[in-house]
Amino acid sequence: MTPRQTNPNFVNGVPGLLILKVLQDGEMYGYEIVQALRRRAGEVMAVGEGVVYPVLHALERDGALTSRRRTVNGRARIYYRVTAAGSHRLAHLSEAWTRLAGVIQTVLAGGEGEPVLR
Amino acid sequence: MTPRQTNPNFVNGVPGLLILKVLQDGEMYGYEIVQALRRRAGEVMAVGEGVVYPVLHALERDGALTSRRRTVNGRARIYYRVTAAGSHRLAHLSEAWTRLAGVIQTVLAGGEGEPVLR
DNA sequence: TGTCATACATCGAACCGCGAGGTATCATGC
DNA sequence: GCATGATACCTCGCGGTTCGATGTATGACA
Repeated sequence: MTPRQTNPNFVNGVPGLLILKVLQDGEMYGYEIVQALRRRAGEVMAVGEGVVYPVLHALERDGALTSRRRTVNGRARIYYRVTAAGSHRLAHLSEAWTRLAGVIQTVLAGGEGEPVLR
Repeated sequence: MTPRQTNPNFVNGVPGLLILKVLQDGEMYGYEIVQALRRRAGEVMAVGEGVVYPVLHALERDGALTSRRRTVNGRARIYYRVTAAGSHRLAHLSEAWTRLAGVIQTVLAGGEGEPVLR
């Protein structure tokens, strides 16, 4: 549970980041999130149900999301909404990701030994 | 051993990618790589010895690297060099990373539901 | 009636990262 | 001569994540 203080969860936690992000645009239910991510990122990565549902539960447990049941066409759906805490978390994760991607990009781009900034 | 064929090792394998990259600029030994990565990326992520050495061994086992011992100042060093296979691997990993980072960036940037390209 | 899409869920295996800990040598200062 | 710190290698095992497989149930449609 303790989120490992050394690396900011290194490069993991991307599913959670993406889920928080799509939920930021408004309430969604699990299956819908799976579809949305498949549409937006499906060609590069697969974020299936086996990933989404557990992450959703974890985010809710952590207070980043709240949920409410709703029945539509006789089907029970669980809609999730980002809390204020979740919003902060998204901001942090997002910034962490950007920094990380930036550094990696720098290393990948740096032809020779020296750092880019002298 | 079978490298999980679904996601391109998802977001993991970044240490290996970075190590291959810095080695591309020329032969290096483990401790040196740790220092180099600390210098280039240390403020954002920590890639310590506990990561580097095992990855080095794995890369060599897979034929992406070759090694040779050399004693300098009475200290034994193991220098690693990227093989042709390692070079291909680097190219693939690098491209995979770029695509992944791009997609994630797109999702993070996309304010509203629709994909960026209509 | 069967099949497919919808919608939820969980389990276990595989995998990775990495701190902690261990060994040994050399240089430095005291 | 001795402690200390930098150099240089290494492995073990915990904790964490991911994800395919699998299961359940309903609605729609042919």
